[in-house]
Amino acid sequence: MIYLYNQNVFNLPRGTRDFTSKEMQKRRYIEEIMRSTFISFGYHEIQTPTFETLELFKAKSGQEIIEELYFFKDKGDRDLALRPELTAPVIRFYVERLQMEPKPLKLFYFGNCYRYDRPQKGRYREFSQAGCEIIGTDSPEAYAELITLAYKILKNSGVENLKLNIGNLTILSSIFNQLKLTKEQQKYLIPLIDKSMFEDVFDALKDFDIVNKDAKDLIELLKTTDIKIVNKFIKNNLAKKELEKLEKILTLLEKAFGIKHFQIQMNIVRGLDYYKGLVFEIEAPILGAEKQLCGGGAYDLISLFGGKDSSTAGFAIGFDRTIVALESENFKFPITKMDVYVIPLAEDIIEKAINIVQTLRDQGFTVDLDLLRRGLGKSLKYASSINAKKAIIIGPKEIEKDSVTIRDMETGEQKLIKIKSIINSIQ
RNA sequence: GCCCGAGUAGUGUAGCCUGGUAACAUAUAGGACUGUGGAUCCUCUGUCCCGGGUUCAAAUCCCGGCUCGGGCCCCA
Repeated sequence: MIYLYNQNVFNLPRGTRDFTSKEMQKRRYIEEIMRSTFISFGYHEIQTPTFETLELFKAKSGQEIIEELYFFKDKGDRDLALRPELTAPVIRFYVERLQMEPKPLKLFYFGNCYRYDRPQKGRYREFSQAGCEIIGTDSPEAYAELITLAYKILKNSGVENLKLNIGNLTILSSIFNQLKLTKEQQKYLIPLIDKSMFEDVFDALKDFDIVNKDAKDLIELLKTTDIKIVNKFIKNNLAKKELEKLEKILTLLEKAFGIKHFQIQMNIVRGLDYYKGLVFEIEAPILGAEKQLCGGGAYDLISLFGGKDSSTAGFAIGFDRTIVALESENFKFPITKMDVYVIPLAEDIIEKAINIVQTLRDQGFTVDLDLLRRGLGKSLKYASSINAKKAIIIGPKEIEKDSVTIRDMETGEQKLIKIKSIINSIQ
């Protein structure tokens, strides 16, 4: 295979994107809404590097993860990897430097992540995540607040149609143990449960010599959205405690945080061992195969990275997918406007015009000026194309009177204004 | 990694089946217009994803690759 002469080498790499200024406006707009929502919940923004040691991600996710990582050796022969997600880096950061901070520690972040995947709509090799971790508490109110935050971020961003599913892995695994299923048997069942292939689950349970009634009960529990039904099957104390806690979380969500639209979903599973207890997901049904916008829950990574054990929970939101969901729902993103466009009509007026531009910019206005020495007609056309609210026309006639013409671009109304009082008349 | 569909000026498309001058709209720049925008007209700029094959001749047919879209796998 020889591609030496393939001229595609100058193209955008697979799964990456360039963003136009219009797209960036949308992204920044949504990012700001998300950021201020995090802040309003008492979270603080942090940032970690784009790459980490390869070992960090292997420790978190196992050897298989290599397949989906971008990794490389640096010139000092260190094994490094572009981060595929942000939870591991944040917990590493916590273990290294933040363990003595007052608890609870509420951290949030935005960052680009990298995964070697087959790209699809809403799924890219370079993508953006927003997320947070709360460290040092596992109270029901902390978890209810966490779920509320995830939901509110997406709601505030403008996504109309959301499905919030809440489950609990401890309950599920204790039922597995109740049925005396081996680790291998559980491993076989988990993907089937995840995909809601209940008939296959049932068949598998029969193969594992589970009595018919127990198998039926488990299927019912996996299918149900009613917490009372879950309660019926639970026998051991650990699971009972978790269920009580889950009920408390749900009560708080509904009664205190005012989140009414959620569903119990005991078939939410995560492939990885460090998740335990609470899990939740938020999806946008309008999206196709890649509809999950947010995934979160409680997990234990701190001790894995050598820190002193402390309760942790968090979630990550797919930023790009959120944008795709908004676009699919025809969300009206606000158009950013320019306050003023300045048009000097003669060469010897340019200097004066720039003085005015700079004065206005120093006052905090967004101001642009004609840099092409175009005629008035073309300049006004350009001004409207950049959504300028006002145009300031400066020609010999105006200069004679120490004035400028201010034109309102929406109404077409024009006024002759003294240069000194420009600022007052464009507020 | 697998299956299916698609790639033509900056953007949106026609042309492909049936091989024969690359076209239309829009956008950009300039002009009609030496002081008034979303209008009209004119001019310039700019394109067949890449490579190979068949052929007198390939955007068109064939093969390979790349990229995007739909689905699967995966999804920390």
